[in-house]
Amino acid sequence: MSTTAYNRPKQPEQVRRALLEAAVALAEEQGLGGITVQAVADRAGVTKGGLFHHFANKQALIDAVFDFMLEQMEESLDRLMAQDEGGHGAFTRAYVISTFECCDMALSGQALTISMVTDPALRRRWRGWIDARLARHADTDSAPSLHVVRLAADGYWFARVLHDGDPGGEPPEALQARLIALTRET
Amino acid sequence: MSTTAYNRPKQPEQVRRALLEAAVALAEEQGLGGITVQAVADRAGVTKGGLFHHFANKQALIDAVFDFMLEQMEESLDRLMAQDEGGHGAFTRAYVISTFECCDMALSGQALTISMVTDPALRRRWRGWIDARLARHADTDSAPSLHVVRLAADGYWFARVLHDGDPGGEPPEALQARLIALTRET
DNA sequence: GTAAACAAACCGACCAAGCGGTATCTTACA
DNA sequence: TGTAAGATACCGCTTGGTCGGTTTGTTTAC
Repeated sequence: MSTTAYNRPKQPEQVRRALLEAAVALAEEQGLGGITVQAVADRAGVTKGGLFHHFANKQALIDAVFDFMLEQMEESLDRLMAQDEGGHGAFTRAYVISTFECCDMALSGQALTISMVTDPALRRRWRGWIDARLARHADTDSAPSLHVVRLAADGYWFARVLHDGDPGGEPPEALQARLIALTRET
Repeated sequence: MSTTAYNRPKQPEQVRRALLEAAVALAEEQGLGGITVQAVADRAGVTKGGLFHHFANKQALIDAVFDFMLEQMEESLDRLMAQDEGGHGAFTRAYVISTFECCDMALSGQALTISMVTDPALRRRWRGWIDARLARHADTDSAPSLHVVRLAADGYWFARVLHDGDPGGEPPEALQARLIALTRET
């Protein structure tokens, strides 16, 4: 009779995804503290019991969100590198563009990324991922000058998160072009 | 008889400072989650009631810690700028050195800084502070190329926090020298 | 000069709320 | 008819915060 989740068509994959997206949205709106099991469940239109059916505990939820993010970033980098001319700085250019793109995406999970700093486990996973990625491109992107460019991209991303999407300085396109140009210098 | 805070000489300023330092220390050791009212009070040798006598609520405590940090950073920048040769990029050089120094300081409150991202109010205050500071040095440090250098410094700082004090790439001294050199290019 | 009066510093016990998590029961679907 | 999806009710714990009382320090009145 009542339209509870009992008689709603059961689509677990869909609910699972709704939970992940709810977690990301909450993190972006209210920061890390906004991610409570209850709030995530509410937003996804499920009860707490329902959430715990999909995820063993809160940490498992967060880990899943993190996986979700890494996957997206991985795809983004691969796609951008395929479009690049290759050679010296190929990965760094993809990294820069990805960083700038990432800021506009709804599902980037910026606040979530910040949570890495809080959680040592996530920190280690991130480090493992980025190190592996860098090692793959050591032949083209190990130059210190390229490292500086990637650091600047990180700084820009951080500034944008910090300033609610409005970093100071020159317009994003100009800055991005500037960084890309730097990857082509000796 | 017992050395409670009752018979201890009353030095509210000192106790207040002890509370601030306790909060910073806890944040560095255990991350943001480590800052509980009880823990801060314990570490400062005061009870929870005593803490709430000095600060209206937890947020007031955190705000005060933030002020404390900004003051230190302000002093650091002033000191470094006094040592600089002046002219183009003077502020940016001080900013870079301060960023690198900051990482080694015990009272830098890295985890606290991260909490800015979580708290929108702190975020705005930070932005106000940095904007004012930049405006003061607009004549020497408004060049886009200097902006890139400052972003790289931010990126380095963030990487260091993320990787538990061990960022990848070349040694810190070399990177710092590289960034300083960039402030002197056309 | 001293004693009363007042305010500031601080304690310690307590509370309500919210947290993550569990156990048990219903419903839907294959 | 069994199993996965989900609801509901509950538990133990921690948290931020309150409140009345106690001690110390300072001011005021005589």
